[in-house]
Amino acid sequence: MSVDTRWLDREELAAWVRLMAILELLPGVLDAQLRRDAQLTHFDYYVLATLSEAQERTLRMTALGHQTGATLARLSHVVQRLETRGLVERFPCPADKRATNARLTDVGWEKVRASAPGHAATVREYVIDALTQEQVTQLSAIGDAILRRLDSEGTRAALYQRYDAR
Amino acid sequence: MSVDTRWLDREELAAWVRLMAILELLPGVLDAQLRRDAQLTHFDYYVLATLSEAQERTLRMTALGHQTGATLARLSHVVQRLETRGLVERFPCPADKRATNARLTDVGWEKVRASAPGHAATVREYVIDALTQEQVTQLSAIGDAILRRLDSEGTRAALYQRYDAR
DNA sequence: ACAACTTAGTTGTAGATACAACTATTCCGG
DNA sequence: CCGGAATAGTTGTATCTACAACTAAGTTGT
Repeated sequence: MSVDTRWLDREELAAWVRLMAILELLPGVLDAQLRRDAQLTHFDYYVLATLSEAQERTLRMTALGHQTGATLARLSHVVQRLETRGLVERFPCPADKRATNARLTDVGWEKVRASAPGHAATVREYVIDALTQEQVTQLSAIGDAILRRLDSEGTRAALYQRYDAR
Repeated sequence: MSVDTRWLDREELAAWVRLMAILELLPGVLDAQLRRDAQLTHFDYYVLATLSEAQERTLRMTALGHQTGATLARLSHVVQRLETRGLVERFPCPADKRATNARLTDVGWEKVRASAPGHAATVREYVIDALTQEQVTQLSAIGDAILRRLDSEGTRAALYQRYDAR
């Protein structure tokens, strides 16, 4: 609680206001498209997509939580809803009786397959295609830098490297 | 609904995954700090801060909605809560009887004053200070490009220019 | 001058997330 | 090998947001 605050200068404020506006608007756009075309929230989709790329289309709840950036409580509610809809199934992990595995069902896999193109198109339309190739590279580096602060425990670091630009 | 989807290449995916992670994590961090230190959500704070910079600390609901990127319905609920807490007051616009003005009270102004330094410090800690000066400039340009797509009606364009980096 | 339309805002409700409290295992030091 | 701590996950509740329906006031064309 220092007396002299380092306020943002003009350049910094410009960047921050824009990032904040994106934070406010982009999730709504992604949600709206997926809700309309696939009856999924963006987070639902992300959970399903993450499972679809895992070994056996199965992950432990904790691992799924780390990869998607969600708390276990949130994930538990979401997976429960997805299970009710038959997109995912849960079963106790044999190796650790505390743990629960979540597996993508065939119906769930079909849902991901069907909704992926529309989602990719939306991401292109509103983000990637708005940028030059150089800006895409810059954004990647900027994202890395910010995430090192946000995700200081490095719980998700493995994920970024997996999608490393090289 | 074309048959051949243009998937994201390696570089694009790297940038997108990072942006998505920020979208997922940053709002929670901002909310948590303001909730803890000022009993405000980030959006509450943004509403109060926007009013604090307006003429007479007063704005019409519609104008406030545009500047903050919120729908009128959301804003109405939020302002109602802020009014209950005595931070904002509403009164009918004399010029247009359909309209409502929202004005920051003295208590609300004091709340903004008191919470601004902590918020600025958080923004610095997790975003601005993580970046080089060059990256701040790049982020500003990238944000501009994305917002031109997201905010195609340009309802908020005025705001960005106000915070233009020159 | 009046019917149809648009604009401004509120309110009710359902769905999603955060937070805290809780149960059930597993791990670990002495 | 046992008691305390840590880990894994679930569940209840309060809060916040989105969506749709609604009221009220202004605008416009004829």
